[in-house]
Amino acid sequence: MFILHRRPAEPKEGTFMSTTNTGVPASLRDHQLPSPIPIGEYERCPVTDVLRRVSDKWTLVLVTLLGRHPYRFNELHRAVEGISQRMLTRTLRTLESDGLVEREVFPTLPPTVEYRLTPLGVSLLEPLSALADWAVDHHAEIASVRQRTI
Amino acid sequence: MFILHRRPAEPKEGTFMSTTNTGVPASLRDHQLPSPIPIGEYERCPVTDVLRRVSDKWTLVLVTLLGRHPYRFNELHRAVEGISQRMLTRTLRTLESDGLVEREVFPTLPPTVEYRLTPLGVSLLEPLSALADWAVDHHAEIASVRQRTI
DNA sequence: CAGAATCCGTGGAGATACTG
DNA sequence: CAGTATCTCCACGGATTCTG
Repeated sequence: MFILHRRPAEPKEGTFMSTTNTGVPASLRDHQLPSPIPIGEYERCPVTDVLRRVSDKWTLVLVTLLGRHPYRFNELHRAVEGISQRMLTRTLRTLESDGLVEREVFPTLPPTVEYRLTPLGVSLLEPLSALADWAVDHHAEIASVRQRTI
Repeated sequence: MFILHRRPAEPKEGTFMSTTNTGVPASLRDHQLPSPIPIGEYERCPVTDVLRRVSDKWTLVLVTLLGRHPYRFNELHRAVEGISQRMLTRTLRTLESDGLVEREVFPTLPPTVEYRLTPLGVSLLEPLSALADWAVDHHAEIASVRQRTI
């Protein structure tokens, strides 16, 4: 349905990582090209869209923190060391306009603003965990490969 | 262990989305702040690291395509309409140096180069699918919220 | 065919100062 | 406390040209 959504077939032993390399590229032996991806469809692919939203510098840290409990603005500012006020505001506003975070203002003096995940935001924690698990499981391997190829 | 890896506790009904709002922010009622995140530790968090690698403009499209079968350079160039040669090369090189993609050169004339996922790259397809499923399931909701708040 | 090299525009992001 | 307003810098990424 969507470009990045069709789960690719599990590689069968002996075909994907072929050991019987005869010097001919696999793509020449098995020459069935998928039709080119129309640019318009790529732009509208929700997976790409969501991925790009979620993957800026601060979004995931904030979503993860807010997954623990609600935070006030300056609590987040202190918790996420290194983030600027500007980026904290911007990221929270984006999350809010995407419906992942809600913002509640309490009429106190000085003002108190609280941020929390919406149910939609909570639902995102699940797939993020899967990716987080993968990262934790494989980051050592990635690091070693990276070092070897420098 | 890592900042973005501890799966947050499942929200209990009536506590997370409290309906008995007495005008006092939840973070003032339940005031147990996690210790601030040291900047050094944040930088080294593998989850953040991996997310940032994976989330540039072309990586996911390429990983997904290569999940189907191996591709030659210009096959990818045609398949991913809109990508420049420069970015295709750069993205593939990064994927290679991270151990997610391997590059094989065949001594033909003109040269033939084939790209395929490594086992590590294949293992990434799984968690990506989870995120893709989430995106497909919720992108309409996000879009409607987004429109409402513009 | 599979790139390398170069130039260049744009937006993501930090730093700083100010305010209701 | 919770922001807004500016200025600035640089990395991302596109276009073009050239080559073994």
